[in-house]
Amino acid sequence: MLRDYGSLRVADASQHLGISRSSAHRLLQTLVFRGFAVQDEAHVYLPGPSMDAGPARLAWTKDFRRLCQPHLEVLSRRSRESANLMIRVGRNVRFLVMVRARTVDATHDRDGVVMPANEASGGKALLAELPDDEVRALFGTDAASGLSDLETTKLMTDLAAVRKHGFALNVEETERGVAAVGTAIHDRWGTAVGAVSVSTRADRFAERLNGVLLPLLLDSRAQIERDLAELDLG
Amino acid sequence: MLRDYGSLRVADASQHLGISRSSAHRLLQTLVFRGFAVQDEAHVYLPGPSMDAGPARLAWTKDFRRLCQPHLEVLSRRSRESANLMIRVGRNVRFLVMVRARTVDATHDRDGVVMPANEASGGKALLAELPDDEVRALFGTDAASGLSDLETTKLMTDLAAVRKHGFALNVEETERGVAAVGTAIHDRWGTAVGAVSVSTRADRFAERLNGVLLPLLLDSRAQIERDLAELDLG
DNA sequence: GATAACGTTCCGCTGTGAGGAACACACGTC
DNA sequence: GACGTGTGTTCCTCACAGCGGAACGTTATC
Repeated sequence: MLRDYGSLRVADASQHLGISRSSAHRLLQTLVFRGFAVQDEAHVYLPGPSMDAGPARLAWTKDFRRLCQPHLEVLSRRSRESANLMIRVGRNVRFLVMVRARTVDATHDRDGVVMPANEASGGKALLAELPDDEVRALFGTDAASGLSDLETTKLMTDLAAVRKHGFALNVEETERGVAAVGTAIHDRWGTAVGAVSVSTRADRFAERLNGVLLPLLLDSRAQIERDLAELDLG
Repeated sequence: MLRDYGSLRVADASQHLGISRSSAHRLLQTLVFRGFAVQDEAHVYLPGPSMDAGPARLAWTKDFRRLCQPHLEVLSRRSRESANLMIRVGRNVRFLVMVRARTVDATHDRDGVVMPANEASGGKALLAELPDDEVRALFGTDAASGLSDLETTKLMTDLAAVRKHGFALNVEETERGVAAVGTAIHDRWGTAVGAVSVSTRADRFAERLNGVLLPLLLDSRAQIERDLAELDLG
């Protein structure tokens, strides 16, 4: 219904499906958690980023994921934070793996989630690999979901900084209280195929970034790129 | 997983999710039923048409559906067959309403399903509204899921017939033992906004088409178009 | 022809998800 | 301000949907 009607309220869903409002509410909340829905300020449910994402017709993702998984586990253990692997599909990034820091809370549950590429750290790292005009074309105001002028200029300055430093940041852009550093992974020919990122609580992010997180992240990237060059998925 | 990895076997799914093979099998079968997966000849699960379909950012679908629903119910009752309402989104059609003939079996369950537009009767009716070269562009072999040369020529001859007669047929193209007639619905300015179709068992299709189904279908279409012109959703 | 790995079917037990009840909040109306 | 009606949300309990073990069919490998 969300996909076909565009917007939905709890009462609508419960009526059309013939279920109670409490059930409709729970189901819609699950959709929000999984990224298939978002709620606007008036509690109305709208299609979320996961809904935009068609199948990634890229045969190598399965092997890519398997190759990276152990490196992410190492990265997560050493940094004591969460490590993520993602690829870009259009204007979104798709998380192939999420290794959570505390294995207690949600295991490798939420992998597969989709986020706007311009918000996630790894997404920015991947967008920075494209020339400016291509990025503009991607996020152009063609569809309803285009970026505002303000957002586009912010994105472009962000990307310039990423190209300069070699890594991208995300401080509470995707989720309150969560910050992340990400960097692109290249194959043997130098083209970006995906990105790694480390995400952590925003309050301890600044103090740990340069000393701990960044070195570990870049090392991880180097390790992955070495394996990738040897294996030759092509 | 299907979305991110492209293909999947029961054993893979059960392993990655940590569930039994029987559960994985059941879940995948549900995905097939809902159109999110299809199985190839080697039992491997691949992304289905529903996976290609992003949100229809068309605000009027909700009202369109509400406007058409009663007409479909009349059509279904008179013909004693199933009546369907669909819109085209890219190379797919999306069923907004499916009024089943026998109210006993699955009520208005399966609405929302997505099918290739070139196979469904209503889909052909909608494609026939486009000029030939635009259809070719839509189904061009750009992505992996392009049509074969044989399929394209079949489609083009089908569409020529549709333009000549004003309605489209689908005899066991989408589902074994099921046939359907469909026709496009136009707004007051003459542009096609959706399609109605009546589907029935293939064995009794030929004998009922000209005498019963087609008149009822065309009458239904006329009724809907009258309401549509009055209401002015624009 | 033996073994293994796979997809599929069946069925009984149990954990999950449905939904009623109650609450919080935002509106209109008198 | 009290009342009514429409919302979204939380909580708790009981029934039944869905899990998985067992068994079967098929294909591939040795």
